[in-house]
Amino acid sequence: MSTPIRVSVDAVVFGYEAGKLSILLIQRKYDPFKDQWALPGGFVLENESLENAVSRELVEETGVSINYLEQLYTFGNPGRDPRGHVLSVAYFGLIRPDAFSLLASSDASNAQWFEMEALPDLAFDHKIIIEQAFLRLQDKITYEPLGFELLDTKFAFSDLEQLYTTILGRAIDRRNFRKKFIALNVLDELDEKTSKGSGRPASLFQFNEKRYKDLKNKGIVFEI
Amino acid sequence: MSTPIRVSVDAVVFGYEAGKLSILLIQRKYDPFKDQWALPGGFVLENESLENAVSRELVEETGVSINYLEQLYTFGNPGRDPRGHVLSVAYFGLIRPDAFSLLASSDASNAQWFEMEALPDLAFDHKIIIEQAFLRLQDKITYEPLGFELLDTKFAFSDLEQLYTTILGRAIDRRNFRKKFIALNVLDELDEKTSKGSGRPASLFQFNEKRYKDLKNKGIVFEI
DNA sequence: ACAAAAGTGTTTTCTATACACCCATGG
DNA sequence: CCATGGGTGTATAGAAAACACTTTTGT
Repeated sequence: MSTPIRVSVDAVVFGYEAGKLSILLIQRKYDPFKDQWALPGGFVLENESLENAVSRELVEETGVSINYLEQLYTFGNPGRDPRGHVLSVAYFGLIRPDAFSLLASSDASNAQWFEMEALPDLAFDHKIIIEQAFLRLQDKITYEPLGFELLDTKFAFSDLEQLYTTILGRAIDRRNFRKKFIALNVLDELDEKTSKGSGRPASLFQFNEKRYKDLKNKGIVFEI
Repeated sequence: MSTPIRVSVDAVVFGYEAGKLSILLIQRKYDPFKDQWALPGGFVLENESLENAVSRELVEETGVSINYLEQLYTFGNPGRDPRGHVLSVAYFGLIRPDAFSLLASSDASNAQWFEMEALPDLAFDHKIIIEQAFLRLQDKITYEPLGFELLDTKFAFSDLEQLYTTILGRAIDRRNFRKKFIALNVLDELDEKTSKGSGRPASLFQFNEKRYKDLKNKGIVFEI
């Protein structure tokens, strides 16, 4: 009954910087799809958990280490990999691109951020995987205050607002947005302000993880 | 790079009858977990799609044929199967228990419906899989008019209401519930009434699949 | 006539949305 | 004093929730 199906994992890692949403890709060094860009990932080792496999591959191939990767979907169509029947369990995660420096281009690895609007051709069915991950991100950000994963620890409200605008692809009313987030009570206003830049300095805020977890445990939901 | 991980699929099939939510289980004929109850499922064949595998196993083991099975989650912890590293892609589906007669108990198979509140001990991590599937069902039923999959073609409003009450585990205001569903405009009232039973006869309704699909395509959502 | 379930409207409360002006700073 | 972005409140509309009596049938 044993099947020679191979199991791989792939990671869709989103980053955000300067108003742009990006995805972390690696350039394949070997066939199939030699030299093409692809999602970081690889085969799961025997007796290795899926979560471990995806974190491990991500570190090996890109140098990026993420604690939270969420399972997205399992792609199992025969034919999605020219080498044979290879199943891929896809994960998605969020990170601040400047939190890690990518592995330098080498014989083994070449990792790079690509803006969502300027993705290269992708190996396998990775374009479809990314599309699904993006839909999940859009959906998820409306009912869970992610986005803190994508911003600096201290951020201005306008940063948060622009992040939402970018991901959702539509304008947001500044006043209502702020009201909702403040009502959620998971942001702590700091005594600091932004300094550089023109215009009035903005108060900096910080995400209060503890209060968010409490909220989540009580089953309280929000929606932007 | 190839791994000897084996890939299986499991199906969590919910049924509903006489106010009770049930799950379709099979009794294992061989080790491991011989004689214990488990979810229908089995190994994916080489070059077989996951969807095909899960439908096929379901028919083989229970006689039940479902057109719509939705991918739930992939369970891949090493140790979840005593035979070695076996990954399971879990699916969930809905059906009217009386739409199929289960395969008779035989040497190869023994399928049976179990009420959710009276599940037996389960093989592998199947209890956890069922819990996740149930949460998904509860979530899903609030924003998609499933439930038609679980009811007879013709049903009274009180049937629909009781289904929701059962799955959500809480009371529902009859008037508001009816208002919302009627506003959705996916139910056709028939010229028929229930006959047997005490009390005033109820009008029978039918789900209008076409109008629901139109709604869905337009991106219109509802929430009970 | 009574028991049992079906059917029905209105009021209130809350939440979402729309909308425009003043404030603080740097140059 | 002007340009730039930050910060704030209110009014309206729509949706959700709360709530109880009448109708139809079988016995």
